[in-house]
Amino acid sequence: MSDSRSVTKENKLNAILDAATEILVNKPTASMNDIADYAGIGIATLHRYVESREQLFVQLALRSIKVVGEILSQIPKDDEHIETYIPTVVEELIPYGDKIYFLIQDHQHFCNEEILEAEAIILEPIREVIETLQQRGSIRQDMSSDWILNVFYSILILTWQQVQNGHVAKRSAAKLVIDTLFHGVKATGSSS
Amino acid sequence: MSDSRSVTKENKLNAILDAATEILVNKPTASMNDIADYAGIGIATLHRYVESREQLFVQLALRSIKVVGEILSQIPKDDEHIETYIPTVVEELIPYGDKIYFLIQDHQHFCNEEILEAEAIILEPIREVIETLQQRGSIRQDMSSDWILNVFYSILILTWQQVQNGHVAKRSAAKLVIDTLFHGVKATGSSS
DNA sequence: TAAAAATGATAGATCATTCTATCATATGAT
DNA sequence: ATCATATGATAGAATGATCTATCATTTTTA
Repeated sequence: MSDSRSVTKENKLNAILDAATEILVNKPTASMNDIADYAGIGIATLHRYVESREQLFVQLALRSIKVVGEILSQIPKDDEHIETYIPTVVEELIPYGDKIYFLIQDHQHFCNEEILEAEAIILEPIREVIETLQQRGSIRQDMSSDWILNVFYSILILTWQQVQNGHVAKRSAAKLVIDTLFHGVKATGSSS
Repeated sequence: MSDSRSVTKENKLNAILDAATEILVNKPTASMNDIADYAGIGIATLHRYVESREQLFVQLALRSIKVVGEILSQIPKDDEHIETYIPTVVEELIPYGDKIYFLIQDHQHFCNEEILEAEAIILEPIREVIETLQQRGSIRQDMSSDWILNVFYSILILTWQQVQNGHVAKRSAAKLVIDTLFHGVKATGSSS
């Protein structure tokens, strides 16, 4: 009883968060009223599910981070798969761009400690793989793993944005990210 | 008389815009009062120089864009220099990061048409150079010039940010941008 | 069906911010 | 010294947003 009730409550909360995500993608300045309207509920009900605007954003961020974390945890990192780890990460993450990228868009709302820490935790395994690949010699060692991670992240976000805009096709996005990140834009065989 | 007066007025306006830039870098949510305080003037005077908050941001953006435009216009684009054009652009632009990069930070305030258009105008010559280099065969032709321009821009912004954070040394920043953009992060000589 | 819980609409308290108005003071030119 | 102009401090109007409280209505549960 209290179980089934809390389950449906959680479902409804998720529906609200979904709606909030959707409208915030298109209108980052959407007010609580806008969000409630878009979710098809009253403002009062919105506040029954969400303590405050700030908490709403924290929940949105943490939920996105959780999704990413779950995706990442399912990608094998053992020796056999490590060379394809990053391409696989991109391939798996691209489809979720519309639900994630807007979170990073505005620095305004997402400088919360809780969020930044969670983000760092998410990115850490990727950084470790980068370091391993550096030691293996398949990624350059004359750049810090932090830098490479940041470049990777930047290109990924750019790609999400471009897919959103319709400037890049979703199915070619992953390849583009990896190709750009690994090989750069210089023509092959040309001298510097 | 009216000349010298308007000159000093313009100087004062510039000083105010400088102060606004500085505080907004550290605190993107700074209120008009914060900005006036930081500039060492009263809020009333601030409004005597600036019509509204929105106009302040427009002026900040247009001024930054103007600075960038002037820098770019002094970099030669002829055949002789075209291969070094992009490196030179980076080299020249890096020092101005602290005055520019925060403008792109928050999409919130800078989706103004006037600003986006001006930004596009600034970037256009760079895109043209990219296209020329593609035709010359020194930049890959299997990626659109738009994509390459966006990657370039993203990495540049990332670098400004990293310099700001102290994670990247200012003097090595330009080289890092170019190296990453052109060659990617894959170790040289390794097979895919 | 009857009780309990959830919802929506509304009004409004609270708060922050932008911008204006006013006036006393300071600065600067002649 | 005098007059015009610029400035700062302050108060406050106007606006917009968040969040709460209330109550009638709907939905769910037993």
